[in-house]
Amino acid sequence: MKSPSHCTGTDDDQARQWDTREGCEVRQILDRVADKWSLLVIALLDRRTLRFTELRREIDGVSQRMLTVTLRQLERDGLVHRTVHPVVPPRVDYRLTPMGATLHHTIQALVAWTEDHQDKIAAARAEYDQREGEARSA
Amino acid sequence: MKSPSHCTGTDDDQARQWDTREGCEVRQILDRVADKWSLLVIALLDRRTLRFTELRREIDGVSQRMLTVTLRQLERDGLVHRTVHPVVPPRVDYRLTPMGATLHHTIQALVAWTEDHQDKIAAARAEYDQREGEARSA
DNA sequence: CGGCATCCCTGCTGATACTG
DNA sequence: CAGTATCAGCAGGGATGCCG
Repeated sequence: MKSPSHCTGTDDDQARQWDTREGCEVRQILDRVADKWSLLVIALLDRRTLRFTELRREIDGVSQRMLTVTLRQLERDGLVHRTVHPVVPPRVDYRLTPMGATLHHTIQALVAWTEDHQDKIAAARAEYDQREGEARSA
Repeated sequence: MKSPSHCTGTDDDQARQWDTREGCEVRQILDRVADKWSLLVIALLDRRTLRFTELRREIDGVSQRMLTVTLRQLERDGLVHRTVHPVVPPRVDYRLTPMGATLHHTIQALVAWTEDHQDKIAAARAEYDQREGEARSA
């Protein structure tokens, strides 16, 4: 691996400039966004502030452990803001930071692309699977 | 889970419209893109057609197994085209399909976002880690 | 309510060896 | 060269139980 912490390569290969697996910010952010739950959390929080339990209920399928872990990661990256209200019973609110909001906005482009192409992808898969099926039986 | 195969929710929650974990195209494509090697392969192939070994050498760190798996997935999704030349020794060329090229283009926005914000994220992390460190020692 | 600690299990990944 | 097949190791994630 070339650049441990930053991606600005002294490397002549431009593609390697922004991704050579580890130590690259792109990789880390991408992993965060593509995380099973992060994207959904971001999408939910973009709409409005939510409490822990509300998120848990909305997402439906997430374990409390993973929701906590996900929120901590997002908080650490400065994408989500966590507010603890010193009341009893405890109340913790989560909201997107401005940076988190811009990330969500950026992600929408990818979501839009997926929606535009999901039919073509499904078709490509079907075709591929059929080709492979024939190849095996032949 | 609500919509097994498609994401057009009858659900009133709009966020759930495009992601409720499984069965959603967005999730699958996102997983593909965020895959450890897929993004790099796409980036490399966007520049020019490459052979298997060339990709292997360029990526540096990928096992031949994972490169194969990655390429098969991308091929199945119709993002990469595979050309087998019936010669000896074998020669297999990989190139981006038009759809793959548009995906790469879309991804660039996310990469750009990451580059724009990586300093802020690093700062957020440092601040968070320090806060936590103090909290534990206090 | 919100969260952390523990245990455990699945599956992804890498290493290795073999084939057309 | 370009794979496929097999095996083993480890991390991710769920389930459970306990605290503030």
